[in-house]
Amino acid sequence: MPETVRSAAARTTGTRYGNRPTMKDVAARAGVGLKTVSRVVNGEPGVSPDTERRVQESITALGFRRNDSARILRKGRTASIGLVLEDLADPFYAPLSRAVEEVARAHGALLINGSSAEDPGREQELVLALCARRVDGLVIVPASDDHRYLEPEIAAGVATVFVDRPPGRIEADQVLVDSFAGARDGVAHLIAHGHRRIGFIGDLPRIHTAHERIRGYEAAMAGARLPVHESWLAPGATDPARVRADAERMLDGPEPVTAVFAGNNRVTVTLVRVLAERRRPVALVGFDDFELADMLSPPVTVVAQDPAQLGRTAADLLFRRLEGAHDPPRLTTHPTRLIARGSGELPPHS
Amino acid sequence: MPETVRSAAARTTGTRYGNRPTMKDVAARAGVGLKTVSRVVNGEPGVSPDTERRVQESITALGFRRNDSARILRKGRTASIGLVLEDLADPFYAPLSRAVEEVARAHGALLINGSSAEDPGREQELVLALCARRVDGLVIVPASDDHRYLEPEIAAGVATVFVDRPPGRIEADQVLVDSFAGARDGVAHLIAHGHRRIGFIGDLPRIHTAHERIRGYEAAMAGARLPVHESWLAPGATDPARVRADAERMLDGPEPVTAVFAGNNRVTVTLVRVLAERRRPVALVGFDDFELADMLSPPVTVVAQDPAQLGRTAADLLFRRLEGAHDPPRLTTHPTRLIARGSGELPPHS
DNA sequence: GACAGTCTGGACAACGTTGTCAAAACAGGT
DNA sequence: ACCTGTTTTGACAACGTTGTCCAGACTGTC
Repeated sequence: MPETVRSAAARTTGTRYGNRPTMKDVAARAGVGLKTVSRVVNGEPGVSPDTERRVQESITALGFRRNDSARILRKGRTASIGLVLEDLADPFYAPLSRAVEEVARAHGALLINGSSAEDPGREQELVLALCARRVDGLVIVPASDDHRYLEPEIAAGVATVFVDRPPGRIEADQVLVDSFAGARDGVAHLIAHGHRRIGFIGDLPRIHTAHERIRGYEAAMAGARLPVHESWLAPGATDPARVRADAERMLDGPEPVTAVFAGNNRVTVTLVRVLAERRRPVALVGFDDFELADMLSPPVTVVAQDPAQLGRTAADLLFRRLEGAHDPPRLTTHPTRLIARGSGELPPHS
Repeated sequence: MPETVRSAAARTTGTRYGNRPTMKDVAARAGVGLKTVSRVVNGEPGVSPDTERRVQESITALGFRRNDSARILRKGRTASIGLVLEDLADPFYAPLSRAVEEVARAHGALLINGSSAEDPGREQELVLALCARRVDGLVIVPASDDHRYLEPEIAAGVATVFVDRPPGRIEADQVLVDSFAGARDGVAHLIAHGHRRIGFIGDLPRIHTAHERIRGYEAAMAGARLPVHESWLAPGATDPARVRADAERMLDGPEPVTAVFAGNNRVTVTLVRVLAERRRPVALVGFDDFELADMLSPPVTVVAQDPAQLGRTAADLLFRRLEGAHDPPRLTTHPTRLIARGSGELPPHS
């Protein structure tokens, strides 16, 4: 029996797949040819009902499960796509990821994903690992600003869509949010409510969205002919300690701000805590909506975007490419929506 | 998926994967043997510096990337693990997922994940798809209560760890939270603050954690010799509309409750909204901590668990199994922690 | 210069599946 | 019985990699 030979070999050499029955084993037991088993497993036509029954019986008896590694190797397509983003657990990216998963599922594909932790090296490592797995396509929220390393992959036919941030130094599909307009409108909203000294706390400008939001802030200030004191602009790390320090510096400095614009949901959440401790009310508008924003006191005014929508758009585009859409790379921009809830309408405390 | 998916480039040249160079191509260009390329790619010893350089040059010139499908087929190990849970975007599961990813990464493995949407059929479909891919191991938050379909897979050597809920009808490793004690203590906390009529809103008891939490609620009530009116117990769907209706029924019924215990974070969030609309304050304790719970008014008292810790424990155990730990299936139970913040310490209103 | 011992390098056979193609089995019509 | 056309079936060669194993090409030693 080949069965015993294989198990012995497996045990000594260090088990490949435990030792699983293959189509050959199924075929032997059913007394048919290998290809016939393949036909049954894949529901291909041209198998008599009687043979099919014998094969099925053999399959369940042996607990056979097709080895997709071999199938993938042979067929050249994996029916899986990769998703690389900053942090799977971030409340902004989690729905995006889920949306991509849903679309993939609708196309019969599995999703492999990884978090880059905003580290360009890790992004590249992940992306290339996915390419080595021969994923059919990639959805990337880039951490790097140079994606030339992807050129051979794209040339080889890996469909690639960038979301939330544009690719660096290559042409590719991108699905973005109008961060510039969103930030500009959010800051203009504060100005419209009487604020003249407004702070901005957000990510480093090397991140595209952060850069755009800073530009939006500056455009709104400039549009109202308001000066920007250097201490009001705090682009940097967005860990709570740093955000807190930045906020306190601009609130207690020589030119104290009466309002703050937060560059992303992490910053907003930290600022909610910091501002709640202050005696005087400070106005706040945050980029990104977040759960329970409306239940805080005051409820938080936000520039909202729809991460699930972003993910859906990107994944839809990806699968259109996989189905052979050949038009040049496309840029899709989603608008933001200002949701006034209270914190952004507080008057300046003078 | 049909043939059309393959890119036009692939179709015209007749090769798969776009048309990518293989080790053979690299070898030909470098004027060496196939196996020598393999050695260079895998950093195996026994290649002279000069040959290595020639091969490297050839690799970058052709944009070669090893095809892991073939490698996997040959080696029998995929260096990837599967994670199946209810909803990747749920704030409870997102950190769990991220923690599993981190552990996988530390072991050089990729993570493939899918959401079961609490549908047993979908869970099985996903899990078996992962098995067909020959993932080395599985972390499962089960939706189904019968996992006998996994028996052949486990027998074949797929390491499997269940998290948050136990497996059904099979023996396997499990990492759980002490839901019973958590709920019992949470309800006891309300009783200690003077409440006698307390409602429970949570998931259907077919979900193990929900069942345990209901038991905990009943144990606390029984322990204080308090009767439970039938309208106070609302296990069912936990969509906002349903939760709202249940809450209003128990708040406005003949035996109105003065406090509510929420069975999970989704319910808690909905209840925060419902209770905020009431004239009289209603006490609230929720299972699961959530962001900004401390910033609401009143701040929300919760029975906290640590989803990231759960994920880490499960993934660590999985990799210990993959490294050959052969002891019998193990049950790990994590404790919960009551965090009193205000909403659970409100006195009864009459 | 012959000899053992080490380093390199390459031919070849797997791994488990699917595509191709031709043989075998069967049906229906004479 | 024969031929013709259709359906079922199985042998065999890929797919791109890695493990095994052997052949040359070098060392250093006598």
